[in-house]
Amino acid sequence: MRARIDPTSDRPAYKQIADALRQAIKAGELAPGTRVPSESELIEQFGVSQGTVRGSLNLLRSEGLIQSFQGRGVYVRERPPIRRMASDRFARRHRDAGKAAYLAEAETEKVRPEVEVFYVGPGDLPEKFADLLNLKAGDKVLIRRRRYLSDGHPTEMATSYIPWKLADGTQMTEENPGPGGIYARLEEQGYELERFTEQVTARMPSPEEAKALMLSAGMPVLTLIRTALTTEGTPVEVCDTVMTADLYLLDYEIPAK
Amino acid sequence: MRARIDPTSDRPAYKQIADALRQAIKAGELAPGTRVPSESELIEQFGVSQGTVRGSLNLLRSEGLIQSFQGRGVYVRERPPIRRMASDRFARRHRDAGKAAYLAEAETEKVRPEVEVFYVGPGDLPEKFADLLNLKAGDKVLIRRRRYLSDGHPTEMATSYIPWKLADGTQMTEENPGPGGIYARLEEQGYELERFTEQVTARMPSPEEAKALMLSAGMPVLTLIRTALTTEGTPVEVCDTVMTADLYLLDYEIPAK
DNA sequence: CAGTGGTCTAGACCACGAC
DNA sequence: TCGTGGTCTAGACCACTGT
Repeated sequence: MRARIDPTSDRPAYKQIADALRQAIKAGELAPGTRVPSESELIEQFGVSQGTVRGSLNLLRSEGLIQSFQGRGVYVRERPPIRRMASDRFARRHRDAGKAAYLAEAETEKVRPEVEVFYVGPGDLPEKFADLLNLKAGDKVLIRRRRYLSDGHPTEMATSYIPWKLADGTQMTEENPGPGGIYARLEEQGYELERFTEQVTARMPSPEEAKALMLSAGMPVLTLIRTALTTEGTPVEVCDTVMTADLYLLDYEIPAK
Repeated sequence: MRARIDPTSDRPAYKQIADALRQAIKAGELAPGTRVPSESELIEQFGVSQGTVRGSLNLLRSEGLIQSFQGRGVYVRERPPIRRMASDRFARRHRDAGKAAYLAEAETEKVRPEVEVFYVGPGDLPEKFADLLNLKAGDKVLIRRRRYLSDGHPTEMATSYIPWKLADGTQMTEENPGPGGIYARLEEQGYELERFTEQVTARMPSPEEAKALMLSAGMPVLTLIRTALTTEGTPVEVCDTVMTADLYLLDYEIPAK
């Protein structure tokens, strides 16, 4: 980290400083969890003003390489352990054990799982899920909104939509849907599940999502919309999930036919 | 957009300005593709200095809501058409038509597909893929590195790794692997494919990736690592793909068993 | 050319955390 | 209390885009 700014270069100073820090991080000179030189040290080393140094740090923050804490300093971001989500985690054979998927998975990873239920009750179906559920926007559905945590850190927010007629009068409308989760309840009601579809993409979080998932600046989210379908091809649930991107690896298996 | 800054609020001015603009965007007052008020207009309207206004715009840019162009102005980001990637796009039944998956899909979406081949030839297997291919880091493999474009816009970078012994002397080592792509060539060699695994996650791009995919600031990438496995369970290819997040929706279908 | 965003300075004050 | 990052100002110059 003895780099200097090349004043003859067209590359702006703040990018040159970011380059130097990025290289030091990739080379391991600045290991994960290590403190990055303070703003005043960088100001002195590179002979620039605070605004310029902040430009560099903003850039690295948006790349997910560093994290800053007021009063403490700037640190190289640590890579947290990754949670693998198997595509068959909702298969019946796992469900029969009587455990909810999240709790069962967390157990094998030795983290303390928690589920916070924000809302369970009737509501209107948002338009974006109407087609998936074969209903109309505004139709009455059971909404189940909850947040998942591992060792106290939020990892995932999920909202389920279930046609009200299927949910009314069952344990699905309660906070705790019972052993095997809502899929077990649906099958008890005679809706035999045949398959799920999942639609995956990623984006930057809204400020509300960033707050709820305690995301530091520059961290994207993975979004997953899962639809549960019966043997008759009827959709019986749509679940909209938003996950901290760096905590999840989604695993899928596809036949080559 | 007549909002003012509340000087009694604890919320910093640049966040208040961002809030006002964000709300105007969500409410449709500032439609996608519309020009956002210029920095000098915002400076005047809110009575702050340029640095403060830039803070607001940086925030919105990192949320993916706006895009700025030097000399032209700041614009509300338009949502591009989404490319759906079916999980069975590499299934044999699609391959038999003799078309590469990307070209066939693009055709149905009425965009002009392009594939740029950056490198095809021997190379060393990177460590991160060694386990997936059942080989050791540094083993000789065929590397195929290319970039996909739709209507001239880069959408995806992909790098394939194939054990050299399987590829040597076949059309796989040439720029154009022939009808049906490398999977067709592998099956001709007697490696009957049974299934693929895909590992999906998302992150912020490296500066090189941002450049290659022409990503504007604040756009994350989806990453997909696909492994092709034969009926004997032998991995014969690993493909590492980096996609512009807002251009792709990955579709998966999962049996409920 | 005028107007736009992009970069940078020098200085100031604040909020927070550790000691 | 001191050092940290967070916010903000007022002003300057540059690079690019459109006319």
